[in-house]
Amino acid sequence: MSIREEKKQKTKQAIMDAAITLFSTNGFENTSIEELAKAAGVGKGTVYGYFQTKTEILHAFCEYELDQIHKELVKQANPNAPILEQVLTIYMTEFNHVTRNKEFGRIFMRQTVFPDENDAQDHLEIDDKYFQLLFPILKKAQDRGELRKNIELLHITRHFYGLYILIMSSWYTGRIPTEEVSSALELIFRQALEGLQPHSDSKSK
Amino acid sequence: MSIREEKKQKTKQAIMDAAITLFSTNGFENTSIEELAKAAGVGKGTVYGYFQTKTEILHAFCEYELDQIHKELVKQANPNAPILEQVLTIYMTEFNHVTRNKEFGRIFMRQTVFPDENDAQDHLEIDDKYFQLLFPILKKAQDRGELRKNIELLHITRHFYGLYILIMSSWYTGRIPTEEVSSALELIFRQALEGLQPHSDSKSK
DNA sequence: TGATAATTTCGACTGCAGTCGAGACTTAAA
DNA sequence: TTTAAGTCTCGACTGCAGTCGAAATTATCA
Repeated sequence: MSIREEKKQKTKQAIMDAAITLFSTNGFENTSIEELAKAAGVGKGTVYGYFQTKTEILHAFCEYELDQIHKELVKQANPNAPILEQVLTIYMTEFNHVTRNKEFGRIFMRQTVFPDENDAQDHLEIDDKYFQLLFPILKKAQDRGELRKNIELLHITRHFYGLYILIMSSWYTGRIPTEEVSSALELIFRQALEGLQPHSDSKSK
Repeated sequence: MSIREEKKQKTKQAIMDAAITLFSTNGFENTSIEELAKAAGVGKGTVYGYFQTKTEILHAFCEYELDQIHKELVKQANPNAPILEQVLTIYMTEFNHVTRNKEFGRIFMRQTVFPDENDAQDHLEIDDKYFQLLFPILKKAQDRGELRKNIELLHITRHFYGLYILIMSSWYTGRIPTEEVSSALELIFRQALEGLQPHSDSKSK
């Protein structure tokens, strides 16, 4: 690797590291780019050579975090557990990660759900990753007869996602305390499922 | 009314009017407070005498708009229509209003769902108004047997609200085009209802 | 190795949200 | 009508996100 590329690598990492530290310690809004630049040992303009906007720095870390979460999920997943259990596990794992840095999670959710015009594109990718995780799980559940066959999987993922956003929103606005998030999510997913699973009196399994 | 109060009234209205015009014409982000102040014929500082932040100006108009929407809804409501129809009417009316000023609606939704720490309180009121509108409708539907009796009304309102947020988000991020919002909403509400209404083979009405 | 081209770095600069205190206007009381 | 207290108005000022072009660093090739 050339000197140039090596330096770039290092600089970018230094900026990322500084960002993670400062955002976590002082919050996103309370961290100025100038401050961040100084902490990373570079000039302000340099930061903008690596990231186009302040939120983009957040996104970079978000993507990394989400990757971690997804990897973890894929590992610990139990593809034969009831669908409710699996879906709950997925979202609660995500929630627990977000919990560790509330500030961070709020901005991430906000940008994902109602992004600025400029960076609306970024998030389509993230969503893709989410759908790709959920699809096989739902497919299996459908095969097992836990979910109706006459509903598109995409609509089911959306349904769950919508309810997750709702609960997150309630949490961020203080309507649901942290310790009740799990039960609230379970309750509303259960509600959703009663409609998603086939109506039949022959509840075999 | 004293001269002073009269003046204040007028000034506030002038700011509001200028805001509505400029935000609608040039968008929220592209309108500076200085510009707004000039259009209203006052100094910059004066604007901040009436509103604490730029978003608060938006909120003032939002509240007004929502009031209009709610009044309209209460009038045109048909309390005996099927629950799906009623709920769809409510949200589509809201959506249509938002459509008229997309910019505006996006920021409103965003602030409502994932607000800044500072103005998290504001929105609890708005939500209350929403719940008070939905409650009697759902209660009636429950009495008619269209909704299960063993689910708290609050959870039902939340369920619908979550799905509405999801659809709005999909619209804002361009995943659902305007002309499909109505059918997407209907589809997902139908999904939700199949679980919300009692399971029974005696589908009388 | 030296000279030129390509890339990267930097901080002074622009534009805007929000603050603040000096001064203008309004009210109340004599 | 005068004056003192209370209230409102204003724009200069602060702080920060993001831009830009001049200077420094690295690559390329004779």
